[in-house]
Amino acid sequence: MNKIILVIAGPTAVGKTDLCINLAKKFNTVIISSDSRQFFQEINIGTAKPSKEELDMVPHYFIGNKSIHDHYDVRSYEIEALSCIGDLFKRKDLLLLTGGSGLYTDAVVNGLDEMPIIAPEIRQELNLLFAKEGIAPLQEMLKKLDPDYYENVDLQNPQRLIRALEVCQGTGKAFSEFRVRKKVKRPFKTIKIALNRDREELYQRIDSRMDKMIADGLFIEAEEMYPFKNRNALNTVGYKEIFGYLEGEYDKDEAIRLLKRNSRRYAKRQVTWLKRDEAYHWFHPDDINGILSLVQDYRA
RNA sequence: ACGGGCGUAGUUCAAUGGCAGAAUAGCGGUCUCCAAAACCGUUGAUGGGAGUUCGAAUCUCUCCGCCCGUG
Repeated sequence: MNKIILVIAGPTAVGKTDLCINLAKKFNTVIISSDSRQFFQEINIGTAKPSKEELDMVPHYFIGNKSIHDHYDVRSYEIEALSCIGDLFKRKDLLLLTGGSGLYTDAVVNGLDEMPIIAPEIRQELNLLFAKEGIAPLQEMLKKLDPDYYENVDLQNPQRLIRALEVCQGTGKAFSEFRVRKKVKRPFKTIKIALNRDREELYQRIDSRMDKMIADGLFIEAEEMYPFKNRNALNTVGYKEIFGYLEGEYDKDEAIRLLKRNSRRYAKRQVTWLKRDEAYHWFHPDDINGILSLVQDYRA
C-alpha cells in the first residue's frame, strides 16, 4: 500500500492546528510538525504551540523536542524527520505534516542537496567581517570563489552571501557545485494542502490571537527569555519586539503594534512561499470535507 | 443657530501662488543548512463646485463635513 504524507501548510493563525487535530482523528494518525520555532521547549506562548489538551488528543512529533541552546538547522531537521517518518510508516499509512516554515516542510518533502558540514567558526568570521566592513567584501569574495552563484544570488542579502562563502571556504569548492537541486526519491507520496482565508479575516485572527498571547503572559515569557535574546531561536516574531520594549526603545503599546504588524508580514511571506509551488491545493480551513474527498480521490 | 478654526495617501504630518513630498500602514516578490530569518520591489491624496491667475493645496465665493466657543 502507498504511504502518504498529507502536508497541511498555510500562514500563521489561519487555523492549521485545529484542522490537523480533526484530520488526525479522522485518519487515526499522528501529526509531525515542521515549524521551526515550535521545536523549542522554552518558548511556548509566542510560538502558538498546540495546547496541552490538543497535544493529548493526538500524538505530536517535533514539538518542544529541542532547547533554544541547541544548534539546529534545516538539514538536521530533515534527517530527524525522515527517520521518524520511517518508523511511523511501520504502523501508519498516512501521516500529517504541518507547520509554518516552508523551507522545513520542503526539506522533508522535496529534500535538500547534500552539502558538507561546515565548521561554525567560518560563519562566525564571515559575520564578523560583515559587521566590520559591510557587504562589499562579501560580494567581492563570492565573485572570486563562485562567479556562477554571484550572478544569481541576491547580492544585497548578507545571509545568502555568507552561506555561500562558508561552503566555498570550508570545502575549497564553489557553492554552486553542491547546489544542484537534484530530485530526491522519498519512500512516500505527498498530498499538498495549503490553507488560506480572506486577508482581512486572517489579519483579524492574527490580531486577536496576539491579544490572547499577551493575556496569557507573552510579555512574561519573553522577559524570562531576555537573557538568551542572542540565541537564533529567539530571533523570532513575538519575542524580538518585546526585547526592544524591555530595552526601552519604545513603549508597550508600540511593542504590541509591532507584534501584530510583524505577524501580518510573516503571514504574507508564508503565503508567497506557498504560491510558487503549484502542487498545492488551496482550501479554506473550514472545508474539511473538501480535503477528505481530495485524499479519498487520491487513494482511489 | 451664530462666531472662530480645520479639511492633503488608510493614518500622522510637509509643501513663498510655480514638478504635491515624508513617515507609517498596505500591496507584490526572492528563497536549498540562521527561514517566525535575511533581502528586494511598489500602489496611493489636495472634500465637491465655481471664480481670480500664464499657473491654485495655497487667494475669493459657495456647498458639504469635522472641531472649539457662545446660545
